[in-house]
Amino acid sequence: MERAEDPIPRRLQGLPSRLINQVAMSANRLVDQAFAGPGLRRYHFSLLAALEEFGPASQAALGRRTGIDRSDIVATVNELAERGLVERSPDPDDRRRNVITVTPAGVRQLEVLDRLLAGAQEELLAALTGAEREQLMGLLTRVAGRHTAAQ
Amino acid sequence: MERAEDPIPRRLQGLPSRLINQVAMSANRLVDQAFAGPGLRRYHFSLLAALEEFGPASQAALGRRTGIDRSDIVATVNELAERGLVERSPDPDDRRRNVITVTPAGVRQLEVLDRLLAGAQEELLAALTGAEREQLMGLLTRVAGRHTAAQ
DNA sequence: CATATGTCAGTCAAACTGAGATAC
DNA sequence: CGTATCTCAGTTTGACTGACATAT
Repeated sequence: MERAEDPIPRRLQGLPSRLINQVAMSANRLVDQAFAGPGLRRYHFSLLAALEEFGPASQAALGRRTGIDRSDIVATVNELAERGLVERSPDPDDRRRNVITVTPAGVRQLEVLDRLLAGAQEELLAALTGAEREQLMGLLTRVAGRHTAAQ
Repeated sequence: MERAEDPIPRRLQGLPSRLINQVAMSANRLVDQAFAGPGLRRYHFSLLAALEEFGPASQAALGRRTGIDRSDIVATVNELAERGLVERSPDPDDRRRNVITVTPAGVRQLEVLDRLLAGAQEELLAALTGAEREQLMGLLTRVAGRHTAAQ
């Protein structure tokens, strides 16, 4: 049994950008593991969430709402369509566009993902009280705001 | 000018794992931009930091100290050696090992990276006061602790 | 023998770029 | 015409896997 007791360089130890990356990696590991059961990824969840909330949409609109690049939307919609979770059909009003629609199976899958995701969030933040979680989210929101708003 | 006023799905909006990823992306963008001048990446900084602090080391030790995988250490050391920032020589005491040593040029480069990195951290956390930054780091440290300690 | 080390080849997800065809 | 949409092919980074030769 290898004790990984190796000391971390001071310069890396308290570095905010590094700490944030570590937490992001933990978060992604937990979420990815949770979604591995259904064999889906975060991109799939984002698209299903956008479709369920705002209804049928073009791929470009999905990209704007989820922050996923147009070119990645193509592959993600392909995968969802293969699994019967969404349907892709040409938009009669604008022949450049596809209309993507969630199927009933897609909605059911989304509900499963919801629960899996909630479990992952709970595990991620297990070390914090409710008040502390709010505090953390508030601080992160302000940090994120600076950089997504100002772009 | 496209106003990216598209609404974000509720399910994604307040999601802790997503918020953390957004901040991590901002952090990485800032750090990557800062390091782009010298043409280096975060892996290079991590290795230089470990070498400067703990002295010459084997590639395996560098991996343990920085959290970088052995196989990625190979390429990163190659790149640092090509730039004359480290030297790789066989370890006479253990012929499996290489001894990696920072050169004077490597130390000077590290000092430049230090300043660039500090600027990026400052930009990242610009929205927060000193006390709030401490609070944020404290909370993140506790969250990270749960998952890196327990594995 | 098992284990540690360095190396190589390759995978994976997310994010991103650039170009082209088509339609508005 | 310029712009929006969809698609394809490709890149980058960080993280990771599996295998192998060599040395301990």
